[in-house]
Amino acid sequence: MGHSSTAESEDGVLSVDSPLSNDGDNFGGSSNGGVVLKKGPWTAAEDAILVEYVKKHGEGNWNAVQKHTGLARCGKSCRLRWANHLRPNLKKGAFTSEEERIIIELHAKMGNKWARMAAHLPGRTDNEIKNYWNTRIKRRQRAGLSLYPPDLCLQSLPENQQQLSSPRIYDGDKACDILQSNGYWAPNIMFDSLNSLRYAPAVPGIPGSVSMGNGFASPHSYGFVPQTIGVSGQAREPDEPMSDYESGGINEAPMFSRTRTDSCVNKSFQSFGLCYPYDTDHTKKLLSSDFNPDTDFMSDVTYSASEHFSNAQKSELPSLQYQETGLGVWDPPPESFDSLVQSPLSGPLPSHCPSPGSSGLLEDLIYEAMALGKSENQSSARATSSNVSHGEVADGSALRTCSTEFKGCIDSNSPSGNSMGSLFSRYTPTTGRSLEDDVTMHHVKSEVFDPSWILDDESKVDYSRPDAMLGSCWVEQSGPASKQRGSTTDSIAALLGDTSASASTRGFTSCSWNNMPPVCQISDIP
DNA sequence: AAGCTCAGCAACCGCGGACTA
DNA sequence: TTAGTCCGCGGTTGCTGAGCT
Repeated sequence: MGHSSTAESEDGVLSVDSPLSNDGDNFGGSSNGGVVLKKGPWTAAEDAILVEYVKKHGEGNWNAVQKHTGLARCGKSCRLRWANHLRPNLKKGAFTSEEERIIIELHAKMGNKWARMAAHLPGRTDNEIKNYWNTRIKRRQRAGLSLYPPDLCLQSLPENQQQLSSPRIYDGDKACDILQSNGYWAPNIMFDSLNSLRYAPAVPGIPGSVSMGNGFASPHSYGFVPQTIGVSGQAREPDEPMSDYESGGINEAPMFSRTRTDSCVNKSFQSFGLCYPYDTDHTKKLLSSDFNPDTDFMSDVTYSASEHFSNAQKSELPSLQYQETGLGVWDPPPESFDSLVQSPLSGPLPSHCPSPGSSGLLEDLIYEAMALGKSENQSSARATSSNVSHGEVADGSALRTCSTEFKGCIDSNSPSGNSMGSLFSRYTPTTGRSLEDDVTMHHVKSEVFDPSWILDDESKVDYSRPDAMLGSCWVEQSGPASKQRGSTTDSIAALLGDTSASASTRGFTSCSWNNMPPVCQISDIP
């Protein structure tokens, strides 16, 4: 169609003499060999020209398109148009639940590697995925929800620890490569000294408390929005498909511990905002040689409620709840969480356990909870303080003896003891039923954000009570409690908008305490 | 009905890696 | 080895339509 470079201003497209000019890039210019290149939306005629060209010459050599066809489009634009709209086998329409699930997993695994993610989603383009994700981010930010299902964050911890054994994490590879090496993000040096703590509780009766603390309180937690903490597997991602994994399944074990673990710190972190499990830039920093996991993570982490959104909005995976000074020091903001949570405990601590107060935001909470819980049930501490292995925990006998809800917060079955892979494996449909099916299969109660919680005096919390410990996210199959929060959850549902179901009916499902989490690797992901 | 807001999407832009001469 | 070119990727922008006031 012999496109004149001067006859393309119809259809609302940019005029050929648009001020948008060549930026010097061979692709991006508005002129090419004297031909003024067009910008803006493509017309059907242009599409036809491009399709015809590709049929004849195949993909690639995009700069030649203009030369061969006269199409007043730069090669870059042609490639984009072809890749995103014209190439065959493109899948149009909304993402399916399965696709959404995959995207979430892949993003947790890869970060913003849209093209690579697209490779896992036949018929989908990187642009589509990127747009989807960005939309999702916005939506979840507005809702004050985590970018990832809480499980993704929490359960990554063991994976992180596993990575520590890999030299690659220090070898200067790109963070994403490192992360991909085992299927998950994880700036995990912080866990270096914690490897042995995974099942050797820093606090008697609190297996994994330290790592859990890191998971939450360190920049590596990249957490979650607190309101979703503790709802792992229960709290429905408002804009995500319900899955076996997320629904947790009534009898699905791994969720429970996370639920309580999260719950322990949930409310204390509710104002912290979004955090993300993976941040390339920060990961690199964290991987730097001068990074001190002991100090940087545990002391300099800040939990700025005033910053999290800006961070999240700006960066790919904002994730970090700390701010970086010009000197590369992570400075706590004035509203550091330390101001909210006073170190509740005194007395000697395990040498390998960061002391409350100094590190320890999460630890503080744990300690406090521990102290309170301990007073109620000493056996809990004894039972869980045993140096149990992953498999041993499966026995659950000890855990079962621990009736205090506190135990759940620090249960070795907690997310910190759950692998990312297990999470993903649970995400991965194994039953064949749709994600939506799961919504109906489980009576669930959504986690909701209760702003008042964070304002509560810590002393008001009765840690001996599960509902106190868990706050709004305490699992409730049915009953008055679930109704209590109905209005809030409904409002959340309304906020989320994209769900057909009320938040009240989504997100939460009770989980067995003592079931053992399956452990598998993220490599399960296609 | 008009105006406003916002989510979703398409496209642009700049950067950087790969390749080649 | 270096410079030039091609191409892909990721971030960002701007348009459009739907929903709300």
